Amino acid sequence: MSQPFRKEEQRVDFVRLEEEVLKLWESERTFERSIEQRRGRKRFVFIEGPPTANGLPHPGHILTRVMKDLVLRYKTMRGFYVPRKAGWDTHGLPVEIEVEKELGIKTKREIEEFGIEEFNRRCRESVFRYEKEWENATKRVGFWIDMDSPYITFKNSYIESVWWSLKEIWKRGLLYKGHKVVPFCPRCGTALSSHEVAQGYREVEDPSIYVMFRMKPESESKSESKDLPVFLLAWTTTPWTLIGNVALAVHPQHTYVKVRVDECILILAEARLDAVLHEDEHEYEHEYEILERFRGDTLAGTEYEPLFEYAKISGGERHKVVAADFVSLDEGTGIVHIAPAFGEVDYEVCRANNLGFTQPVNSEGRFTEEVTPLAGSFVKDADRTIIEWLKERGILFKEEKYLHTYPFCWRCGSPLLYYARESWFIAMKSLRDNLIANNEKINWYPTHLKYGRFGNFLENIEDWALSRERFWGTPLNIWVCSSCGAECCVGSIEELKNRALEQGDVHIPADLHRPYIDAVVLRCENCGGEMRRVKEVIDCWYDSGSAPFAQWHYPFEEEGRNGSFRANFPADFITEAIDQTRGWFYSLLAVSTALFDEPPYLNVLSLGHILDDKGVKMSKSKGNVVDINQILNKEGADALRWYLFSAGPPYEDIRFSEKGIIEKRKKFLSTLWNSYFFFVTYAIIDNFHPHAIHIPVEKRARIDRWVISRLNRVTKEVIAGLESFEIHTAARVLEDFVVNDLSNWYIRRSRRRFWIPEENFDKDCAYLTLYEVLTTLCKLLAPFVPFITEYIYQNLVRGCDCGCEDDQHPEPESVHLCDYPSPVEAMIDPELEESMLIIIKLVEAGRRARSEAGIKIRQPLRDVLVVCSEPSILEKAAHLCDILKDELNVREVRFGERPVSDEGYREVSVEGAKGIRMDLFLNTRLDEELRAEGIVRDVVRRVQGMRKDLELEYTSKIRIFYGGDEEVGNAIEKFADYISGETLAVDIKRKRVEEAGVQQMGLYSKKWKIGGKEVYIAIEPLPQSHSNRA
RNA sequence: GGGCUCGUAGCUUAGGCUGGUUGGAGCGCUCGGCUGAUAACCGAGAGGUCCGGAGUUCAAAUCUCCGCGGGCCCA
Repeated sequence: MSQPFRKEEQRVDFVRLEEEVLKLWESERTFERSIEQRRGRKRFVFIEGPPTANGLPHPGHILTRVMKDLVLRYKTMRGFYVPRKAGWDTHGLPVEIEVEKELGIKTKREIEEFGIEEFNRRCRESVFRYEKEWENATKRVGFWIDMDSPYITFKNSYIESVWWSLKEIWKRGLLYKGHKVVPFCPRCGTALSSHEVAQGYREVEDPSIYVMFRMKPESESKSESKDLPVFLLAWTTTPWTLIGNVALAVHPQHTYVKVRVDECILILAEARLDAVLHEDEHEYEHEYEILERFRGDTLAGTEYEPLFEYAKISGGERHKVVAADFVSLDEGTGIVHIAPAFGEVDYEVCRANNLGFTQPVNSEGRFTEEVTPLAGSFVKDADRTIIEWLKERGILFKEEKYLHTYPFCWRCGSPLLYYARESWFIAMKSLRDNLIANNEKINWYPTHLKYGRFGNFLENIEDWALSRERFWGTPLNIWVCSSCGAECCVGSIEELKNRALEQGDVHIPADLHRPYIDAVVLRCENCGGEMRRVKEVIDCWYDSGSAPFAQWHYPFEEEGRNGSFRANFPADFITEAIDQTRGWFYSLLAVSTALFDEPPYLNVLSLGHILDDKGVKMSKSKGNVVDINQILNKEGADALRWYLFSAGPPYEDIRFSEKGIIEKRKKFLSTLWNSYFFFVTYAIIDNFHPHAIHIPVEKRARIDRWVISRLNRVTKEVIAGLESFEIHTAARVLEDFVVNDLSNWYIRRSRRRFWIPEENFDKDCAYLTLYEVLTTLCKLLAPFVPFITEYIYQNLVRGCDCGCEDDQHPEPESVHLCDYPSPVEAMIDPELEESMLIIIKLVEAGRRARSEAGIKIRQPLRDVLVVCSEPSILEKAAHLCDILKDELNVREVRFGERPVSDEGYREVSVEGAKGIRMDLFLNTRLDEELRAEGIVRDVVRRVQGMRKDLELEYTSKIRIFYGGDEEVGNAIEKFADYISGETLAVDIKRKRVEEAGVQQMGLYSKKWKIGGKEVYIAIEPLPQSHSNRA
């Protein structure tokens, strides 16, 4: 049988290794095959949360990519059919802003002047600008995903599916037109996204005024107040919004009072009395008398005189008091001025109470014509005038300054206005119970999100403001008749064709985006008039939320190559970072609930963020974003991956440190490599062939059974960890096994078993065991560190198969085509593991005793005594007493005996299994024989060191010459056979080798001090023989 | 400003749900040893107000509340 294994270098370049593996996967189409070979098996459905490739991938993206990869590889190995379609999110304001920057323009007006056609062309081009970088990074970290046929949100087919879904929602009456109060920059003429708003909060001083709203006489008459006028005292920091006042709000449960102050009667919350009337600044101190006390809701319905009559209020009641829970008693008067055009809550309150709407301000932040005296002036500039007016009319109760944070435009610095715009909504509020019920069916990791952040969000869900007055996005598929005002929602390209008016050269465009789609005019089925599309595009979160069906072009294509929407719904698993809770995690659930009333995913893993080494968020502006490519090229993908998996729970933030990655490479990957290197090195020397011998595990040495027991336990724990997404736990269990159990104990303890030159049963057991452990370990680790495991597998398993005629063991060609190991319960031996644990503890104790006594391990000792109050512990230790004997280098181990006299014994105690104390007595007395043996072991050590200095092969033979001290010389003579065996010396000769003499011989020589005596040793390498060891 | 979450040695962290001996470990540091044991290994040691405060309890790193700091989301 030919030698199956390829020789390895002790030093390994992980980066080169990984590049080799990448090529192998490419040429063997390993990824595709890993999916195909599971075709017909149970599906594990995954949806890729689509990134946008208009910027370089960030470390956070890398984290999500390797987490996704780990889970998907694992599930594939567990036998699931796991197709993975990549996706690209291509629409939205962020894309537009990038292009705006490029063009050096800032406003919508400028975009329109520039031309929507060209603008959108540039947007389309920009979203794949970094596609190559994304692809490279994705491949380089080993994320296996189908990037050849990704779903792309700007494709017509995708848009068509989105249109279909919106029409479904429209047909159910859930898509409606309303107003949305948006943060709006009056200078730039554009609404800002919440992200943009968040960038621009600043502390400013605004006027704070208390305004008296006169109650209507008929409402007044209810009270017994003499003839004094009654006022509702309201508070605001934006005087200009008073022009648009429609209502006043009070808290239904809190107590309000009617008080007499000077010559009038005021109504306000009792809790605010002192703050409002007894302000320290004496200027405003008022005497008051409480006339009446009542709950806020008794005020509801009260009418008051409007402050101003300029703005026309339409569609509902006006100038009434309403009750609302949001009214706070922390500031103001407990009576809140409501202007539906200028505040989100204001708008909501009006809607809920059937109050009217008025918009006295145009889109440039200037009052409209109807506000005659102020027409054309900028709202903020009108504050002063309005305050003066109120003062003149005697209804300004008091005026102060108010310091608070207020948002400003991040581009031009103007204060933002909250401003009601027409907008299209999906009535999510009406689906609230369905959302909650569907959330019930989802497993969240970490669990607290389910009823915490996400659950709370659903409880308070608002309607989804779907439309955007922008350019680059899925066009909102609603057409409105210019004659009769009828609306229709177009659900497919087919429908568009059928209803389109033939209008000269305007056909159905090849591109469904603006501006082409804007030119498509439809015939009104109602009146025969012309219907034109509304101008808006839709929120890009709706795009990505449609991924479950739109990626399959559902319902237009039922059966795709990788199956249909039906077969891929709901998804078994998605994962993204925590910031997606209200983003994609929600938009998926919202769309899916509206359309199918089903949860779109059953398991969701929310990942933490990557912070810099100081715990601060990485951002371009702070310049603390680490360069992942540099790390990949220095440390490799496996090191990065292992670091990310093992550093902490996946759902917690991680402080990213390159040091941490280097540490993982050294500690874990190198140890794994060295274990493998050890095996290959000796397997080649011994011409070991794994399939040539079969020895059942129960016939092997105890330590073999022990490591196999550990391996099976580890397998069990790793699977449990991965199934519950406790990825770090799984990784740490594996790391502990590799470093401690395998390398530091099993291999170290078994070393000598591999060095035996001749055929030997125990050696075969050792080889078989180590081979099985390494190959199983490769499979266990494959989803975590796919490169090194593949590399090792190729040599250990595949190399072996190819060298074998009449192959009885057809193994998959890649570790990633293997099944994930299953634990074999029968191989787990708790008693044996406990015994070994006791031994390890005793070894530690023995070493401590030696260290304290100043006797090195190399010096053999007569005996050691182990004492324990618990006989079963001693019994268990006795099973493995050979190991203890060997580790402590003692002739004899005795259990249960205390030394007769403690003379010469050193006592150490240690906690064994279950915290039971064990005492160990080490016999420190030396006799001549022990001394001689100690000397000889020292000699062997020096010779081995000299072999290493000469970089001799493990198998090359040498001759030894020695001279110097007599006692040492005698010991060498006495144990010559032992020395030969250890050092592969064919000849050991005493010579008068003084330093000079040796140098004359031209040999490598050194002067040593052994046992305090001077010794000269020289070695002469002999030519390598052809046989291995014989 | 609100919600959620995290905060343990110089660094990375286990433990926390279910309160109970002297709060474990790795890296780093100091001392000693070892060297065919692998960019290793072994032994000993220093280093902790378990973020701060209050409460519950016989007993708190652990449970509760209030702060402080980081992160995310919302305003």
